Amino acid sequence: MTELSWTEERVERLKALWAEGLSASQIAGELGGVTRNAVIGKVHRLGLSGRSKPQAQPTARPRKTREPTHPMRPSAPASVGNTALKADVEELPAAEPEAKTSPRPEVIDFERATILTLTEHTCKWPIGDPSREDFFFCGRHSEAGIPYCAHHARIAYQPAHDRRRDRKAS
DNA sequence: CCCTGATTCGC
DNA sequence: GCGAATCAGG
Repeated sequence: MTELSWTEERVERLKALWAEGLSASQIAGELGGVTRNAVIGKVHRLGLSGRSKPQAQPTARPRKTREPTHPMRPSAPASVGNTALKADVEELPAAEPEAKTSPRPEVIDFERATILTLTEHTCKWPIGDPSREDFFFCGRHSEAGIPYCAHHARIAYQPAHDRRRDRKAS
């Protein structure tokens, strides 16, 4: 689809994803063609804002008056040349916002990043089988220039210690 | 710095 | 109605 607007389907998806507890930016990434601001704006217009908060602040700030009117940004194409990427996030097995609190200190929580949500600062450690629908990336924050989060960087860049086997004087 | 949602208001 | 810019907070 080339035309991007809030069609019935997209709105339904928005509702579902929002109800799932995904953040606005994640929803925007999954829907494509919209920013998180657009998602938030739509969420508010639909009246389903504040899923955990009952009410917002009644205090409206004065804000600054806007006048510059920039020539507008080119807006990202959002069209990645990926082939198969059609996960219906609505039925993903994990990612439960409030299911149960299992005391698992060993298990690290992932952010379940997709291709669309990966940035320079997201951990690109693959989780699961890339050919499966439930595949995702770790997605937690990573240092600039490092493709993995602190946890996975340690695994990926294990020190080449104990290489005394065949060390040669270079 | 990264991120989150909330709000305003020009379009 | 839409969403960028902005605000306020974590």
